[in-house]
Amino acid sequence: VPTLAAVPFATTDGTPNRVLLTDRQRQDLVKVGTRVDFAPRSMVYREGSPAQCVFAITDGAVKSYRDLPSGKRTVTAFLFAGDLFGLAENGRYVNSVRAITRVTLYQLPLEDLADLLKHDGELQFKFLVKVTHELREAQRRAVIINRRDAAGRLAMFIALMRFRNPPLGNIGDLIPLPMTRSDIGGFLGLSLESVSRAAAELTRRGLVTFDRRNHARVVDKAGFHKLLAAH
Amino acid sequence: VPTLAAVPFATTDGTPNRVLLTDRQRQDLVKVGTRVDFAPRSMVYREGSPAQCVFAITDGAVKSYRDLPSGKRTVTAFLFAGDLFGLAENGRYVNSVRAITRVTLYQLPLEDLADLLKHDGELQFKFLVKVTHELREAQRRAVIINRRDAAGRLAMFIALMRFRNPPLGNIGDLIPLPMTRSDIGGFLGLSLESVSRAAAELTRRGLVTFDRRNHARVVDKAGFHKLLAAH
DNA sequence: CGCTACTTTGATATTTTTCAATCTTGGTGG
DNA sequence: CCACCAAGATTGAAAAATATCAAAGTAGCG
Repeated sequence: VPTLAAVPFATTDGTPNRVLLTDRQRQDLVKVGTRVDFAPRSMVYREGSPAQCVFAITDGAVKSYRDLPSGKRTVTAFLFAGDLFGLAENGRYVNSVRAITRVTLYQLPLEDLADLLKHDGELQFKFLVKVTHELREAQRRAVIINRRDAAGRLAMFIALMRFRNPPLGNIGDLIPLPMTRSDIGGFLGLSLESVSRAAAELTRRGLVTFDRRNHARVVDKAGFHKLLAAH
Repeated sequence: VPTLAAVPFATTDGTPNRVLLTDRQRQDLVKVGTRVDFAPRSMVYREGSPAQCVFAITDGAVKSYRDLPSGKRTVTAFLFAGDLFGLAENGRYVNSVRAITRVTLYQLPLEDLADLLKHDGELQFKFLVKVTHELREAQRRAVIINRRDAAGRLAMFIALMRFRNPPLGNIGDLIPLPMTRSDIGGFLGLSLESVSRAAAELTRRGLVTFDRRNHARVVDKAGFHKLLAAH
């Protein structure tokens, strides 16, 4: 069942981090789209290839990245359930997308989706809200990267993942980090070694522990938030 | 007259970097909005203030930024004619926006605009294309910041400004850089001194000259593009 | 003409990158 | 069930780059 996660433009009561689609809208999307599953590490599409579909994530995580001539890799985003990707530029995808975990996607043919959106102003407005949300998310990343200290950047990254990844509400503050250190480095503008050292520093300072490498747990909340704010 | 600059989703012939609005759509926007002028350096709005309007730039340049507890400043975007800003989060602006040059804006009350968009699917689609364009632009910035070398970053920034800033087509390859070195640093994740040194290095290597500090001119195109690609 | 904001340049300190070697973990197959 | 393998992670030491601090220079504007 496709959903769209986003903070809306206008003020709302409560804490609505999700743009709930109406049943009707969900049905319309299901009618237009196809459900597809991808195994971990499999490519969804490559940068520069002709863009035919937009994708909505139902479950799992993917990374969106770009390879550079030097062999380096920039990770433009980590995307989770409720996220949208594949909005092309001039008929081609601008990033490559690869599954991190097993993912379930709704694959929406661009033309059909465009028709649907143009005829359902309310639905299209929700897409507009969603893309705007992703734009703010990209800006947030830029703020993170402007930090000089690797430990601070990683802390902000962990804080970001705290709210993005799972369907809202982690069990016991355990924050899944399904991506590799190298991916995190590509996202934070750090080498993978620096990410590793930053993780070690957070541990040494007693702020965060890492279980099985792919899960973070904030142990000292006060100290952690102090580090977040020290920017 | 409000316009929206963006590269569309689908393939198109020619080089269409602008989402042309129909006369009718422009009229509708003009009807809903108000034309306002801002002097250089004046604030359009501040981060955290209640968001009532979306803004479309008709002429001039603004910077969107966020101040950090440490006193540092992250510039999230430089925006020019054809750009859109002020899309709020939960009723509040997420960035501060200040005029760099004298700017002319169309100020569109959020509610009225939302109504208009929901009733004109084609117009809303153009807004969707535009916001998507800005998202890609933010990602492009992330790619720039992942470069290690300051000179390379500045070169990529200049290349970016080459296509963004003026109404497409610079006179004699003269690229206006109306923002300060400090602003550029805030955008590139560099100190203002590093920006200054990077500019000096580009000059020393015979790639770029800077006229009156706020204009760049690429003198050695081959060398310049080689530097751009060396990443 | 002088102020103010912005920029340049220099020397030092801090930080990260890089290169290299070793270690860990999860999965595979005998 | 265990040993092995390969991808990913950690740690160390040296090199490279930027940040920082400080002082002097420049340009635009009233």
